[in-house]
Amino acid sequence: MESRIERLCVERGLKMTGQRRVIARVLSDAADHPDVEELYRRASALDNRISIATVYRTVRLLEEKGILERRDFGGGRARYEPSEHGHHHHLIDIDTGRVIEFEDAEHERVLQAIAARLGFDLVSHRLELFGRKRPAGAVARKAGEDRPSGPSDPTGSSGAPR
Amino acid sequence: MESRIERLCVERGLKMTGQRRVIARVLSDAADHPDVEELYRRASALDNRISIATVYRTVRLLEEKGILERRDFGGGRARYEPSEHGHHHHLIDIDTGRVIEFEDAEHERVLQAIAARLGFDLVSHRLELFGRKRPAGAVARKAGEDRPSGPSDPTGSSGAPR
DNA sequence: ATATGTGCAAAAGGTTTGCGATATA
DNA sequence: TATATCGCAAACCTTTTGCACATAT
Repeated sequence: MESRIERLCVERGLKMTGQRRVIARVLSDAADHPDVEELYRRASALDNRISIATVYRTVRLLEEKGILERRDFGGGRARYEPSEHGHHHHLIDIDTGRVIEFEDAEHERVLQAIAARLGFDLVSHRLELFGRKRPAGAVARKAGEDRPSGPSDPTGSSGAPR
Repeated sequence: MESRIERLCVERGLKMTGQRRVIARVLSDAADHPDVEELYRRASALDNRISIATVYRTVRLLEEKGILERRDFGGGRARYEPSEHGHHHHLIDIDTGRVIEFEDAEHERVLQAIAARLGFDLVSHRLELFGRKRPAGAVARKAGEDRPSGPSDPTGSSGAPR
């Protein structure tokens, strides 16, 4: 049956090949932020007639079409997630590499204000938090999470382990 | 005379070679966020006995020592700036590639709160704004700026041109 | 004197691309 | 059938590394 991403592809007039259909399904089913290698692995499991070059080309195409968004969580490889996932950002657990999604309206307002103060219209922005799970007084978590793919901290900002 | 970065190197017990001294000077004089290629260019202008491998090694070493911070503004290459530059973030002009620094205390508080809500201690974070200069009602700018090195928007978040 | 740093060139790792073959609309 | 896509392998680009030589402490 037609996956959500496939439907979006058709809507934008993309030619649907077998490979593209498989990749669309993998993306539709992904609840995390896989990199190209991982997408290739999952797609190959469904249909082994897919080359990694096609995954690269497809992912790039879908990003241009606004269907996918590219993320950089450090580690040198791009990671992808479907757009229209709602507006959110990511908190990366520096010990496990797990990615937690969140959104925050106040934060968005603050950013708008900062840009305006500098004389700019805010076109887009990028925010990633790197944190360590608080040991004692636990607080409810209510966000999507990722399979870990290794700790990382591309900011080097302050005290994160390398 | 001894540059600021050189002094920091000595304090941390680094062996000061001629090459390292030159790179330290280039970094001390940099008011922007140069990538390795640019550092290599500037260092070579002062002393042509420097290889790009040494620049890579030095920049990595200084980052490990906490003297430099690595940044990723998109475009595939890492860019560097001295630490202790005060805590700040960057707004990238998507039309010109110019980088403008800013800081905002309220924003920091909001991030702390977000992490806490998710049950994490905030170790570090990364924030970049991508904006377009507002045409009419100009507002004072009071921040450092960069020589442009090409527009970029690694977020792909919303409407930024590619 | 000894541990470290350097230059060179090769290698690595992720991503892109040219080309002939193939499949979609 | 015309055109877009695919697979393969080579090319690319940034960054890292092995090795022999040079240098700071």
